Amino acid sequence: MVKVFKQPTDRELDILRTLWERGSCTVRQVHEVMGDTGYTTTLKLMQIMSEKGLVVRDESQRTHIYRPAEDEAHTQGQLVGHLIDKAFGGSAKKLVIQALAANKVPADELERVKKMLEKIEGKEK
Amino acid sequence: MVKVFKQPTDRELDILRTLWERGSCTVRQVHEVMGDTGYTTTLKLMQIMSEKGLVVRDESQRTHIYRPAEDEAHTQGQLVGHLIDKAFGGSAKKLVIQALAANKVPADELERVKKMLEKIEGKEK
DNA sequence: AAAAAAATACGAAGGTCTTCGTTGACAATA
DNA sequence: TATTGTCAACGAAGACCTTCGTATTTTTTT
Repeated sequence: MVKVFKQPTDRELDILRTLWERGSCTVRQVHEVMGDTGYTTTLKLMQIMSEKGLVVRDESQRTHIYRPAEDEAHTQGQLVGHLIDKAFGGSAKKLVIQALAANKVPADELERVKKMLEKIEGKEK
Repeated sequence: MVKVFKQPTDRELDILRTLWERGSCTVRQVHEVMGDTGYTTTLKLMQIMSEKGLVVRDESQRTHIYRPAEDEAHTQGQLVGHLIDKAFGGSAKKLVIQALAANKVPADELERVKKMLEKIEGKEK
């Protein structure tokens, strides 16, 4: 009976971003932020997210209220960890360098961060 | 006729990692690295990746040779960019901080990087 | 030459994701 | 009260993903 981390899909993240920002929302509130998506689509997504345990639903009123089940940083951490595993062969350093480089961080700063991470990665082993 | 970036799935990344590391491979070589997966499963995945343009296949010999279509850094860049959009509301800074924090980077170093990124993000706007 | 092994191709099953139409309950308004 | 609007529930369709069994061809081994 291990609690398995259900990786949110892209669509689910669209919803979670709104929930993280506003704390709690009705389906309609989320729906209004979601560009094209039809109302029932948003509803269905949120219902499924509730089944999955990605969000918590208060059904005490006719209009249900949804909250994120995990806080933003926690979920982001798991997603980053997953990407590091799948795309960067487990090296967080590579991911950070990649993200920094794409952000036009000056070469000398980049080198500094790289050195720092190498020192830390060395300690882990 | 726009070239659309086909996001590799997790399974496809398992294969790409091997291809990036070795440059080019037969199905069997990849298969041997892929834990449990049956041979025909690996084959099928690679065939589909070829259709999608994720890999390039040399069919001049009976035993086909596969190469990655895009280099590692390029694909990694797109994946990180996608994650930044979907999970970090577009802020590369947040992602970097998140990844550094999970790596037990000392608080003062973290603060330094944060400041640096803020300066840069400021310039972008 | 016959048998075994290795390779590709194909199709189909079972699963998940996303979308939407429809229904039925309840609420607000004319 | 009758109509109109709002909401949750449900089911089903279509797309994609992963897996694997089977068939066919070619190569290697005996």
